[in-house]
Amino acid sequence: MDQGAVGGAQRGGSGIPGGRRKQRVSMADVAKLAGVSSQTVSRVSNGHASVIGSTREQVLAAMRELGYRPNSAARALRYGQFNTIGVILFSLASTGNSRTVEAIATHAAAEGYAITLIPVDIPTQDNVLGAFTRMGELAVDAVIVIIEIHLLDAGTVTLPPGVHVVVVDSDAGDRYSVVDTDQADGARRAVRHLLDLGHHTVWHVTGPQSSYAGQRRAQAWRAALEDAGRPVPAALHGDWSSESGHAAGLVLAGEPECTAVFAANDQMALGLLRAFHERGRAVPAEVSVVGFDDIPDAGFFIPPLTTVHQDFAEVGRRCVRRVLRQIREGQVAEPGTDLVPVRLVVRESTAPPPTR
Amino acid sequence: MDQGAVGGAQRGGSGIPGGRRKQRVSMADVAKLAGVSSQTVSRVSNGHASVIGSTREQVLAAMRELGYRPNSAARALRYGQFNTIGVILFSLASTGNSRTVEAIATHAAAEGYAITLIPVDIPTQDNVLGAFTRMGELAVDAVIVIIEIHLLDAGTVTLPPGVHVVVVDSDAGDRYSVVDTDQADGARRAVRHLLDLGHHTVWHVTGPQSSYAGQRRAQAWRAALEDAGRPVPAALHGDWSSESGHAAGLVLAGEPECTAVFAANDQMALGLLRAFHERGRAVPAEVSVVGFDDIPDAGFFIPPLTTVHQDFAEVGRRCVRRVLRQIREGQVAEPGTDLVPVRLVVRESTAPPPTR
DNA sequence: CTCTGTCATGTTAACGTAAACTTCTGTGCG
DNA sequence: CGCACAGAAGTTTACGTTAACATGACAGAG
Repeated sequence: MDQGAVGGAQRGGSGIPGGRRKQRVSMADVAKLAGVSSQTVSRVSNGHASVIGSTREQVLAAMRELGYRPNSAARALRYGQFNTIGVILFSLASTGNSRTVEAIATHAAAEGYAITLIPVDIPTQDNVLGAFTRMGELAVDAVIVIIEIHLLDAGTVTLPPGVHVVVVDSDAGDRYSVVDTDQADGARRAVRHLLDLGHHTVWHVTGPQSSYAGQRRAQAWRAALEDAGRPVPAALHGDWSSESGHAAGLVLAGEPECTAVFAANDQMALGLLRAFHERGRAVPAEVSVVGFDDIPDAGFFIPPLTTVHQDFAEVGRRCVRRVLRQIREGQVAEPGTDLVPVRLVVRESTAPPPTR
Repeated sequence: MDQGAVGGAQRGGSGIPGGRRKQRVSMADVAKLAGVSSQTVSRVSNGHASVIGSTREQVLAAMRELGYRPNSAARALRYGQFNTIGVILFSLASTGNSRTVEAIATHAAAEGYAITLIPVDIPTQDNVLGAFTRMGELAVDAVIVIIEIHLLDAGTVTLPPGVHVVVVDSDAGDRYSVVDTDQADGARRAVRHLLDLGHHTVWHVTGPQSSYAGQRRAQAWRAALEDAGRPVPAALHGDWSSESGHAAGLVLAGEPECTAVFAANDQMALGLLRAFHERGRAVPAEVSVVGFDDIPDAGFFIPPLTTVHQDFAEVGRRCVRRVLRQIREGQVAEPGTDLVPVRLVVRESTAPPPTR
C-alpha cells in the first residue's frame, strides 16, 4: 500500500473522533480496544477454552462497548457453509404450506440453521428456474422445494451442483429425496369410512391439476372405489379454495343420488357445507362430507368436519432431518420417498346415508 | 484427523479427473480453464462492458462446463451487504402472519432481496432475545419484527447496532418504524355498522392480551361504544382460535340481551357461529356477528361473515419499502407509524336486532 | 541451572470476490 | 516514424474470520 492521503473511501482516518466512517465493528477493532490480538478475540467469540479469565473479560467488555457482532459473511467464507436452508415455494396461502414451512423453520432453527424463503409468484417454469438461479447465488447450503417438481423436470433446469435438495409434494422419489404426507392412504381412509357407513359410492372434489397431492388423492379415491367394486362418479374439479368447493357443492346438491362427498381439502369442504346448506341438503343426514388436512377450524364448521389429519409438523421435521443428513454426510443425492402417515378424524359431518 | 488420506474435505488435488474433491468452483478455476485471469471472470460475471466478445464467450463456456456459481459469502464480505431481510415472528399459523410474510417475501424478491425466517416458538423474552442474538449473527441487512415488541422492551435487549428494524403490530411508533393495519379504524367500523343496524350495544371477543392488535381492537371497540353513549358489556377473552371463539359463543348464547358480537378475528367468529348454531340462536336473525381479517373462507361460513378486510399484502409491501429505504439511505432509525387502511365487508351475518 | 513441556497469546495465510491500479497492445494522427 | 491514447486484460490488495503454526513465559524435573 502506497499512501493513504487520498483514500477517504478506503478505510477512513485513524483517530478522527466522531467521524463514523466505518460501518461495522470488526474483530480488529475489538482487539485494539482490548489490547490483544484479533485471534484472541476470535477465540473468545467462539468460546475456546484456552483464553485466561482476565483476558476474556477484557475482550468481552470491549465487545460490549463497541457493540461487536461477528460478520457471518466472513465466517461463511471461511467455513464454506452458511447454516441456511432455502425453501422454494409457490405460496404460503394454503394452510399446508405455511404450517410445513413453519415446522421446517422451527426444526432448522433448533439445529442452528436459518431458513431463506424464495417465493415463486406464478409457478411457470421460467419463474421456478429463476428462483433456482437466484437460489444458486444465495447463501444457502441446501434447498427444500415445496412446489411441483415437474415444473423443473420439463425444462432444462439443472439444480445447482453441490446443493442438496429435498422435495415435498411430489412423486419424484426416484430422482430426488422426497418427503410427503401419505396422500393415497388418507384418501383411501376417507373413502372407506364413507363406504363403511353404508354409502353406495363417494363423489370427489379434486384439488388443482397442477398439484401432485391433489392428483394422488384423486387417484386413490378412484382406486378405493374400484377395489370395492363401486361405480366411480365423475370428479368435480376445484382449486383448493372454499369458493371452488362451493361451486362444486351447488352442482352436487342437484344430484339426488349423491349422498357422500370427499373433498380434497378442508376449505373446499367448507364450501361444500355452505352450498348444501343453501340448497337445504342436510349434512350429514342427507349428505356426508369428508375433508382433508384437519385445519384447526375444521372442528368448528357447521357441522364439525370429518377429515383426514395431516401431520405438517412431521413433514417439516423430516425435511429438515433429510436435508441435514445430506449436508453433513456430504452426499448430493439420496433418492427415495418418505411418507408421513395420516389418520382419519371422525366428527359430525358423516353419517349413514338416508334410508328410503 | 490429521492425515490427508482421509480428508476429502481439504481442497483436493488439481488435475485428477473425476475425483471431485473440491466442493465448489471458484473464479480461479474458471479463469484457469478459460486461460484468463480471475478478474476477467469477475468482469464477465458482473456484466462489465470492457471484455471483448471472444474472451467473454470463452469464460462463459468455462463457467458452464464447471458449473460455476458465485460465492455469495465472498460477495457479501466484499460489499458488506447480504441482500437479505430477516423476519422474526412468532408463528405462521395465523392467516395474517403468513400472508404478511408472503407479501414481504414477494416484494423483497422483486427488489433483489431474500427473506430469512427466524421463528420464535414461545414468545417469551428469552426466546425473542435469542432470536435477535441469532439474527445478529445472521447474514441479514435489516429485520422486520412481527411480534410484540414489548417483549423486547421489557428486557435488556439492545437491537444489534447497524441493523435496520421495521415492526409490525405494535404501538412503538415513537421508537421504531412501525407498519400496521389501522386496527382502531377497523374495530370502529365494525361497531358503527352494528349500531347503525339498530343494536343497542355490541359485545366483544378479544384476541390474546399479548397482542397489540388485539388490545387495540378492544380499545377501539370500547371507545366507539362510549362515544355513542352506549353501555359497554364485559369483554370475553379469546386467543384467536376458533375454539376460544366457540367457548365465548357458548357464554354469549346464554345472554338474552346479547344481539351483536364483534369478534377480534374471523376464526373466533367462526367459533361464535358454531356456538350460536348449537344453542339454536339464529344468525343474523337473533344475533349479529362481525369478524376481523376477511380470510378467504369468511364468505363461505354459515352464514357468510360480515368482517373487516385487512390488506395484508399492502402491509408487507410497506414493510419492505420502509426497510429498503432505511438500508439505502443508511439511516438507522426512522420512527413513525404507517397505518394501512381497512374496509368493512358486509355479508350476511349481520342484520337489525330482533324486534320484541 | 538447564531442559522440556505446557499454556496463553501473537503472527501468517487463506477462504472467493472485486475495486483500483498497472501493464500491454494496437491505432490514429502529427 | 514516433507519440499519445484508448481499450483489453492482468496484478495487487482488502473485506473479516479462523486454522495452523510460531513465540514467549513459566513450572517442574533431572
